[in-house]
Amino acid sequence: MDGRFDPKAADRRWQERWEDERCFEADSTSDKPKTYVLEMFPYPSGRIHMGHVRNYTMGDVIARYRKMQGHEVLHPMGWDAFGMPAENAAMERNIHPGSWTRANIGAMRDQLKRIGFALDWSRELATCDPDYYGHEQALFLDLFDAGLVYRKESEVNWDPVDMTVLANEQVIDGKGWRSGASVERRKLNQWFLKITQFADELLDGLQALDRWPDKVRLMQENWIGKSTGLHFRFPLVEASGDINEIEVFTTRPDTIFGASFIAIAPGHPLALAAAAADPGASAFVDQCKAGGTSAAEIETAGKKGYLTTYSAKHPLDHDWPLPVYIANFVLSDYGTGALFGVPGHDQRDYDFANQYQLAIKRVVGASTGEAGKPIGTEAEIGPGIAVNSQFLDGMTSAEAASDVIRRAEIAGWGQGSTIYRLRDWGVSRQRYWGTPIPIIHCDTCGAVPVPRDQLPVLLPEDVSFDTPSNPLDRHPSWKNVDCPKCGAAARRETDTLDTFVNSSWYFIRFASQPSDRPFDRVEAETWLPVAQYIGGVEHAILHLLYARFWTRALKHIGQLGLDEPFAGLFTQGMVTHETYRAGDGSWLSPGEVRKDGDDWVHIESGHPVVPGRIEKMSKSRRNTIDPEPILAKYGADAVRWFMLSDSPPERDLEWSEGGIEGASRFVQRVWRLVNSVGGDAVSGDGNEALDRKLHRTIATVGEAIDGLQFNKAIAQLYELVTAIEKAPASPARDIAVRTLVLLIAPMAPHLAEECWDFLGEGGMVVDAAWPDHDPAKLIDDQVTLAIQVNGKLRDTVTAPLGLDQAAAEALALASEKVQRQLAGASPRKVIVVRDRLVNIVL
RNA sequence: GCGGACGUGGCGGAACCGGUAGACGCUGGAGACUUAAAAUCUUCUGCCCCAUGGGCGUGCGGGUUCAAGUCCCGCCGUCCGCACCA
Repeated sequence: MDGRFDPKAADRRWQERWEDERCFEADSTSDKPKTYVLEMFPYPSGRIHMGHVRNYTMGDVIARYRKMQGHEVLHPMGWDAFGMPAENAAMERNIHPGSWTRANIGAMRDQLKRIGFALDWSRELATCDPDYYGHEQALFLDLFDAGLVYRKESEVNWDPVDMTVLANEQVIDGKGWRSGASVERRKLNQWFLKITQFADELLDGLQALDRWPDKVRLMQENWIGKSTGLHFRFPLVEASGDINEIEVFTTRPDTIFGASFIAIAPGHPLALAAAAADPGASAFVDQCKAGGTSAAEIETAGKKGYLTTYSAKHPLDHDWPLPVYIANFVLSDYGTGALFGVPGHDQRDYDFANQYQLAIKRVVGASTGEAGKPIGTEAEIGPGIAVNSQFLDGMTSAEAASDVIRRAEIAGWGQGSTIYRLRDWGVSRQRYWGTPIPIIHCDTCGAVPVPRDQLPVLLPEDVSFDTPSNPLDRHPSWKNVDCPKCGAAARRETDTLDTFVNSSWYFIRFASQPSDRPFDRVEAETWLPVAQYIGGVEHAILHLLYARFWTRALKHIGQLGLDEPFAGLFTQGMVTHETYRAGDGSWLSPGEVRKDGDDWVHIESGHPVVPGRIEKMSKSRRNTIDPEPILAKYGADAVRWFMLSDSPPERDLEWSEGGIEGASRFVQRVWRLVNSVGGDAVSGDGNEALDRKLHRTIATVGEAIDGLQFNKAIAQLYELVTAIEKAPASPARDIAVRTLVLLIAPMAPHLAEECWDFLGEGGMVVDAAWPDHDPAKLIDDQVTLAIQVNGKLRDTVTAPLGLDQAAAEALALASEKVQRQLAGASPRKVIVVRDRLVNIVL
């Protein structure tokens, strides 16, 4: 055979064969060891982008490699298909979100198939299918029955123009991202999932996730934000209505005698009482509410307080009154929305005290001798020995803290407790394109679950998007139903579930999909937990925390016996590209510019172009490269190869023309090599060096794939190809070529099949076994010894393996270059590291 | 501010447990094949110098060691996450 490898024909041929022979359909009843490989499923935006290609290629390599190792592999794909872009498209183009979404899914499925991923398409699912969201409604009701779902009034970001709730991420500088209208804080009845009930479990569970990046575990730990300390109360000197005390939380009970003021949040009930009675307080509260919560605004606002007419009594000394301030830096939704200020040992309190001339008292010192030393220009935050603190004096901070907690509990003015930063998960969205919340509101019976036999609660098709606000709420008849309990006229919940609910259990449904229930426990547990989950680090908290919670909630209600859904997690880097700007500051796409010497010019106008930073491919920067034409030009394997080759997978990969060209060259090189097999093979002496290289490569490529170090695997394969090319024709060389085909198969599967077929091996590479390496062949009987003089390399010599100290020393001293360095002197000391080096010290 | 990661040629990056720094790829130079080009092959490619040799080199400054990209101390820089969290 001659000529070039034709990826277009080969890609098609093998993709069809794999599909016809159902190569990647996972058998839940198989006896083989089971491996579940999963990449985060995509939102069907309409087109696959390079980030998807990189993500799914990594997962595909693992899946194919495990399959070759004899595992039964589950590697599914589906669509995170609910969400706002579909509704936006509906509003802009007057098409139904469902038809827009399904068309996108169709297009993206074709694109994924074109890349030849080893996916089990028989298990494909889309979260917008009633067959999926109906089961989700059942699970929601199971959690509801277990008391893990509740309804509460809470503050939301309300866009008064679009008449909808916005997520925090959709509020930019206090304005709605689409409408540009100033976002209002509004109180709405919302459904919540009790994730806080699992806060401790979710925190402790992180310990066991040793195949997760430390970074992600740390982010989740911080997000959960566990603090232990003391909850206690300051009685008011004079009660305000029925408020007669202020409850605070502190992590430093040991500093209780350092208190100089009480600060309450602008939203605190006492602040509202003050505002009602005092115009000054009212104005201050309004001012705080108007101020934004962005970092910059907080920075510039500084610490401001308003001195109320109230004062509080210290719980350990009722003759010690403390002023009560309303302060802009106190968060109403953290702790109790009130705190006591200890300026000596908290920087924020110190700043506040300085501004309002409050006492700055030392209650912690390096030793008892420091009791009289004033606090300097900064608060002293660290632990030490309690001073100026009555019965606590002389104790360490830790001792003092537990002593205060003990006394508070005995005397009844406080109790030791733990608080979390984590909030319950608000899942209500005033949106159409989501899972309808299966609840019916009845005036007499309250919130009543939809009976199971009436699930799924389907989304109505006949909805209009010509005006903002929730189409479900506007629909003339959908929400009107009878109460399942009393039969009286009632109405459906018109909120839908947050899309993160959809992605909190899809990996379970992939593993098991009976039609009559969400999943079969036994079947699901044969696959779960996911052995290797791969996705972007942007989901480090939300999705990955919600999925962990959902899994534990299912365990809690006895539906699944699993603590953690994802045993291994890998967060891959982004695909980046240089950015370009025209003279007027507008962004230009890579296709619109051309390099002219060292400069860039706009092709059309010839104007100079300013190249900018290398950034994540994004529409707004116009630095995207569409995978489709690249696939058409170079074929799937070259694209896959490049996605894996240049950068370590956890780091960003810069797209480059040179990179894809290099990958394409490699594909052709392998094809030429395979075509050179056989012929006039010289029999006789096998190529020992090549054999060793081959076995070393089998070992290291396997290790590299196991460790998701694809770039290293690829470098080693390049080396092997070069070694084979240089080797004279021999049976050993032919074996090396055959083995090479197996080694590249996970990365370049179409090429591998084509080569396998050409070599007449029979069967397909997908069904072939991963080669074994012979440990004996990893060892060479010759080694290269480095010869150093005073730690500097002067020579290298070839020596037999295992040479002893004296012989190695003699060999080193025999070196002409060493003798020149010695210049007649004799070495003071000689250090020999067996089979590595000899260092002669003068 | 707090927490984390990182810093190696022209570029992306290798380097096990402290033991030959720069594997592999890209770019570039020279050559072969060709009427020519593409493709391919061979070969070189960290910097510097008084070049069969030598000096300097892993952000900067110190230290430990026979030996430091790797360990320790102190800086500088870049990126990411969280952010008035009581």
